[in-house]
Amino acid sequence: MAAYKRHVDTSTISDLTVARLSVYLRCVERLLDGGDIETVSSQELARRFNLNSAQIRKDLAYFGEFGVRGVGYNLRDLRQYIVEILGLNREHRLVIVGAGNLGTALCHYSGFTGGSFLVVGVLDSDPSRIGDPTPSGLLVEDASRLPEIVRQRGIEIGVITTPPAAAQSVCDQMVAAGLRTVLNFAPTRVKAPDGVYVKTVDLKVHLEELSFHITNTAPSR
Amino acid sequence: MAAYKRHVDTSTISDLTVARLSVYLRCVERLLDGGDIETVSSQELARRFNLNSAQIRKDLAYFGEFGVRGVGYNLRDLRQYIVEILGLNREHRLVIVGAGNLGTALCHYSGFTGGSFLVVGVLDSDPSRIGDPTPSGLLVEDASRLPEIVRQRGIEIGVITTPPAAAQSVCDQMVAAGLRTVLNFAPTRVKAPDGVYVKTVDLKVHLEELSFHITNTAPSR
DNA sequence: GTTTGTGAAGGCTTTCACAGCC
DNA sequence: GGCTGTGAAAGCCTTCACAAAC
Repeated sequence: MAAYKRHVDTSTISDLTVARLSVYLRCVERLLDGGDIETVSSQELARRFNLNSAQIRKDLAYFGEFGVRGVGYNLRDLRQYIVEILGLNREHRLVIVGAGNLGTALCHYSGFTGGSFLVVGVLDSDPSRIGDPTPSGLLVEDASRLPEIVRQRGIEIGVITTPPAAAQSVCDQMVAAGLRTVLNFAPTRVKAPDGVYVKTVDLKVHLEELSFHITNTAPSR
Repeated sequence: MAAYKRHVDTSTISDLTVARLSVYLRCVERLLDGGDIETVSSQELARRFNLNSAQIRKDLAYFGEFGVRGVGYNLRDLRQYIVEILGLNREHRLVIVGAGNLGTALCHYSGFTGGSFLVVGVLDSDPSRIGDPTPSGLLVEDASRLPEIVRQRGIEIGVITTPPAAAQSVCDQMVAAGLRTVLNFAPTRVKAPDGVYVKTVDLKVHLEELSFHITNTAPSR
């Protein structure tokens, strides 16, 4: 298995391609779990998982020549390539700020924190919550301890699960504590200085998209 | 307040525009909560919430002329327009299938189910979970009762929070039960017939995007 | 025969920039 | 003066289609 193109200029890779690599990884893992095949073609991947084969090939080709013409992609190799591209071959530690409903659920939801991601802190500014156990066994800690916790536990990613009014302030505190990557579940946009990557995920947006489709699609005929 | 363009051909509206309308609604609501202003310009919205003013104007203009030149948009009117466009002026009932960690959290997470969305059923196929109370007070019911529950409770939206291996089968059962809109949180693509709108939201994709950025961005200089 | 990797084409989305209106 | 609504331009992304490789 050849190394992937480490010289690739990742600033030319679009976020859409990166998101799809993550999807491809999930697909490859499902096929490996099946255990019955060693190789897959882009067509077969596309057919099974509702994707576009040309796009799969193009996305992968940005990073190297992973396939064999006439054959396809070796599943185990492909998994390893994508793992390396996405930087999943080492642990990434998270701190969740906002020990409400969503924050406590995420801290032990395997679809969120499995694999190379590990939640090592759940913080809240509400004194009545501090010391509460979370489902994963961590105790809720005081949000004011964020800087020391980030430093001592080697945290790279901050996750915001506070109400929207607190999100900007929490993000600012994360940046001040040295975090450069933030995942914001609060339903509001937050601003951060250059060099800090903030990704906002608003779950209600998806429901409202569904509502739009229900409202603006003629009933099936 | 004039009615919005009800004649607009919604099939020409992109999903990206719809998703942004939902974001704009959240921004407008935050400004209304502030209580101190009645009107906002696209520039001011863009500045406050990290958006693009031309895009805001273009997105809104697909549906009507909501603004006043030289002034901007009236906040209360704009909220109402977006609510109508997205179909949020009536209740949409959801059923969640998969009473695990994420499913039970979502059923009373206000950022997910507040406003016009109401969870009226939480189902699971595991007999040991049936009858368990969820944080919102609903009891977990048997997934085999999906068809009758959808019919009797007037459910429009199915939410899949099962492990990936079960997702396709649950989606098929939702379609068979008459649902035409599905929100899939299982980390796998699912297929559905034409006329059924399935939206997949894979939370780990976002973490893996962050990992890519951490791995492929030079430390700040 | 099959399938990849990829230039070129096509389609879509964003941004610009300004006429028109307040 | 200010701001919207919108064609046109620019930029981006996806899809096509085929030479090259097996």
